[in-house]
Amino acid sequence: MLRRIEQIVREEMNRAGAIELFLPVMQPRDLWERTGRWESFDPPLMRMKDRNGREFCIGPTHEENITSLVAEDVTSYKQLPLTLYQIQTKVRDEMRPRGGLIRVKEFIMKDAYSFDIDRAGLDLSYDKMYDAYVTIFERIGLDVEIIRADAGSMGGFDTREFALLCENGEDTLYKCDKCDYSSNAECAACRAPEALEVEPAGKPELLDTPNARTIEQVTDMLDVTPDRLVKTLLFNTREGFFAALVRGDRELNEQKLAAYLQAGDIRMATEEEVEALTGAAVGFAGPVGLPDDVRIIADPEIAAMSDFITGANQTDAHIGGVNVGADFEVTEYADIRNAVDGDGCLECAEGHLRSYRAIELGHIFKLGTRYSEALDALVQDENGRQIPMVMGCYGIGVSRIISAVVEQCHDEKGIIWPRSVAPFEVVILLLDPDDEQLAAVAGELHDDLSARGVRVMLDDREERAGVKFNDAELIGYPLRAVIGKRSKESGEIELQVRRDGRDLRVSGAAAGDEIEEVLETL
RNA sequence: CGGGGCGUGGCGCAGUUUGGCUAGCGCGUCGGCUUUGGGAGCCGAAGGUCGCCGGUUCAAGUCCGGCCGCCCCGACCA
Repeated sequence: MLRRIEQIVREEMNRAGAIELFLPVMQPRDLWERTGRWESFDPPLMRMKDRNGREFCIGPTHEENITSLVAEDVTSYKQLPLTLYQIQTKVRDEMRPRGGLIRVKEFIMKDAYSFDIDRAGLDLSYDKMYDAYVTIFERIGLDVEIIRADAGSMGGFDTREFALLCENGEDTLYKCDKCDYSSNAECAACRAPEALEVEPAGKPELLDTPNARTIEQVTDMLDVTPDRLVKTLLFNTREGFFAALVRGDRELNEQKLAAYLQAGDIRMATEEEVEALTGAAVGFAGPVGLPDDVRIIADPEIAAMSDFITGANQTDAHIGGVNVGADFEVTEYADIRNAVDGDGCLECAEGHLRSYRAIELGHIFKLGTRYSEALDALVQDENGRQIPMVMGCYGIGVSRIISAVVEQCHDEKGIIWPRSVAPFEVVILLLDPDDEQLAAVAGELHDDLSARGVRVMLDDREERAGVKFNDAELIGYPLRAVIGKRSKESGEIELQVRRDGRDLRVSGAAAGDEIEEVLETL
């Protein structure tokens, strides 16, 4: 079954012009230092030392490795475009593995990497992989969603995820109920309300909120709902401090924020920094009265709020009746919060976003020159100049597909393997294995089908009929052929399609042809 | 890393609160007879260092201390 999936992936990669290879599992620290990922990729990086104390990681992905390999062997634009791939076990020290085979520390992945002379070439290579992915999932029989996604620690742009909607998935995505917008939750864009909810009325007033540091504590103490609050999150970057404002019941999305700022490393201010900046203990920060050089980035939703409550920059106090403009100025507005179910769709301005659980099966990225520059993967162009190759990378979670197929293809009786990946397409249930005549019929059918290239299993165990029927359904053979006493009387073999329960009777002599025909429809 | 739960025949569990003498149950396994087209029935049998180490006690699966392993939830949100 795993091999079937691998084979489909391999065939489509080859068809798309990619070349298979096999990269080292152990990768030296030095290589990862050069791209800065020894540190930045840290949580999932599985590190180890050899007997001499030299440090390695066990490959969680192979951008570094492939880029340094290609850097050595490819020197001219004439050798491009080039797409290489491998199917290999990856190791990631996940914080918490979960979900059976869905999120584990060790998994099989197909990873491909493209190298081009320029952006236009990358776009072509990327489109080929995109099409190959569509074909792969079609052939397997999985109904995947193609969604926008964040590039995360891989870096890159124009990334797309291939995801299967599934209640047991580890991922959340949003789809618009009107247009075809769909996105991973980590970067789903949402439309802000346009008008003020209420005309501002109040003047700011200081509220006594001893020890109320969290939204929950403040709302309990003041007896208000969290959407009346604005929370102020302070960050530190190379360019200085800034404040991020979101409504009290929303979650800030750091990936969106980092993407908006085009800053790789933002981090929340430390306790000491918050105290120095606000003059108050942590938990009472607010936008009113912050130092002028602190940029204030607010979610657009804030613009639609009036007379809200924020931290007072005073320990044990908040301010109510606050309004943008009257009491402080927002430096800039940006979509920096997590989308929630029911948010307006930014794409079509009419629809609303709905959330779904999903399993991420594939992810494709345009990387640009991030890795080729860091690792000196240069080629000469037509004019003899040394330029970095333009890269893309493309992954499929091969072992995870097994879970995905079972999630999508099952009923209360068990698995229903799609024929494309089924370990066996047909099971022959020989109900009376002691009957020599029937056993001979079953044996001949088995040999006939095998000779035709059909993957067939013969169940001639000494079990009762009920056991065999139930096992066949649990295991999920796409097609079942029954040979028993009734066959003896009628000369017929009974076929049943697992997927829809369709029954067929065929004469023993024609069984091979008939089975092939039925399989063609599955 | 923080929180919760669990470790008892091959598998799934009960028993632990309130210590008590042969540690039970279901499934599976083995043998016999019957049954034989939708997970068989009856009879009989085998199989357990109760995660590990130490302590309390006349007596420990049960109480106390330490350790190990597995599972689940959460994780900088002011």
